[in-house]
Amino acid sequence: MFMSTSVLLVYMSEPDSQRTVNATQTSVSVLEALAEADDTVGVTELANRLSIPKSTAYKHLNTLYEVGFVNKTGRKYELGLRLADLGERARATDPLYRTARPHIDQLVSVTDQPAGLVIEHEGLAVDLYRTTPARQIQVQLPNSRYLHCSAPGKAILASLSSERVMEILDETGLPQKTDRTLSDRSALREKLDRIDERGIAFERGEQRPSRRAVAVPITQNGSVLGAVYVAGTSDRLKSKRFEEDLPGILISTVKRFLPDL
Amino acid sequence: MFMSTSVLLVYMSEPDSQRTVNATQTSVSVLEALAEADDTVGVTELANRLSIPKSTAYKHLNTLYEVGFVNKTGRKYELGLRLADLGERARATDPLYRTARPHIDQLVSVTDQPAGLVIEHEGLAVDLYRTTPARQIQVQLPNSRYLHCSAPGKAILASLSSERVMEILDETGLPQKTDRTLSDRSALREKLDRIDERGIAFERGEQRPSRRAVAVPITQNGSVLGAVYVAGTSDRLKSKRFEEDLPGILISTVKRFLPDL
DNA sequence: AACATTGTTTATGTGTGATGAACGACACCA
DNA sequence: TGGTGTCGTTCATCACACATAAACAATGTT
Repeated sequence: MFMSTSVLLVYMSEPDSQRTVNATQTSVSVLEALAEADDTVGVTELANRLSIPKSTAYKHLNTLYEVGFVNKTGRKYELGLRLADLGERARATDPLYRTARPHIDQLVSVTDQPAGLVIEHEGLAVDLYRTTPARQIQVQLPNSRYLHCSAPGKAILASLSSERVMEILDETGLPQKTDRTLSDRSALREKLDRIDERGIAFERGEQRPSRRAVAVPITQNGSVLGAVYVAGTSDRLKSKRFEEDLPGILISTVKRFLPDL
Repeated sequence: MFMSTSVLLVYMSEPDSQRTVNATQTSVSVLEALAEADDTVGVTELANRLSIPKSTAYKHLNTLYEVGFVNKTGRKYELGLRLADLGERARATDPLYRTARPHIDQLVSVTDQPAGLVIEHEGLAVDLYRTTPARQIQVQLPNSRYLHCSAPGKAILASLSSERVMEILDETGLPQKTDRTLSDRSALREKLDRIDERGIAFERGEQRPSRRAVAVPITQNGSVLGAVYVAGTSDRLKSKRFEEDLPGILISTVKRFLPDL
């Protein structure tokens, strides 16, 4: 007849609360929420998304604002440019970024399409580098962080062991971003096997309705380091160009810089 | 007879300790310390630099590691690649970055030298974008965050009001990075005036002995948005090329994209 | 002008971050 | 092999600062 009125908050899933700073984690989750948002967000909206009190959200946003990690225009927040600085420094020494980057730039000028480099971190995608053709006007929307619904994500998943893939899916789940998203595990597994055979992953409106992409994994003696992709709208990426030309270009691009790693 | 035995901790210098999260601030300062370090650092070393206990440094590093904000190789830490992801997203919508970037890329291919885009935030430099020639082998060392000792920093300072410059110098000081660093205010002020006249700032070993750079401010109806720079070693950047050619190229580059802002 | 919705501030207790000291893991050298 | 120094990790403790709800102010909306 009870369990009283209060809910039993079981924080026990994270046993090492002794070795981590909780406040920092929530600040980071604030940043992540801002990163996922396609637009600027206010205090209340962000608090709702994270299921934390308004006052908490406010305090963290304010703190992050003062250090330049978030930007405030009026009463709306977005990621701050200090992060771009830190990001530049972070990848400056990364060997994969350093060798792959010029080839990705070349890829962009050859295909006249946005392209980028993605790696995996704890089951989620990390955009290491992204770029667009110079005259591209529209804003390039960021990749979803879920691996199962993007071309580079699937390319990476396909190069991992089945066990690791299951682990990742257990952790992250398979959110259905669009009606084309593969949210069934066995269907995904089958796709991944085909990707692994060909060495090419396609994305057809699986994370955004009108977006398409092609990606190839970067593998070095058995393990996958990341994936290179070319993206675009479905009206520009179709038929032979999408199915054959871009895959060929991508494969040869990766083949070209792989020895340098 | 009282105020008891305890010390009155006067945190009052930061009056808004009610509106900010202390733990987040220290986590951020950990990131900043890692950013400033030219190499990977261990727990003890970082604790010393920040004058905080080892155990505190450990806990923050561990927290930041678990969220991918720092990287751990053995027992050494450095900035993590998640920051590159967030940085990409942060600047993706920034108008200055979006318009300036292709021109900076072109600048690199024309000059065959590293180049970048810097903005100012709370009196310190923020590297919004940096890039190097494709075949460049050596790692590009990051700019100092202090404005007074770098070409882009001085270009920005020169475009600010004297009062604002004084404010900044009061906050940040004028650390002497090398023996050529201008650490005297009046000498700096004089330099800034000359920079403002010509619209060009030079850097001759003021933040690193062998480094040189040229920078021009990006100004729009009176206010400065940032600065574009070209950098290199003193043996490659000298005489006419350094004194005249690069300045000319930089000025025309900025002039070219300024109307687009 | 009444209302709804947002951001900001305040007051409170309790969890937790900061801390120093103890512990363990290594490396180096005698 | 044992000794010494240095490092990272864990532990125990306590003040206090984070998280929270609720009140307040500032918006925007009807």
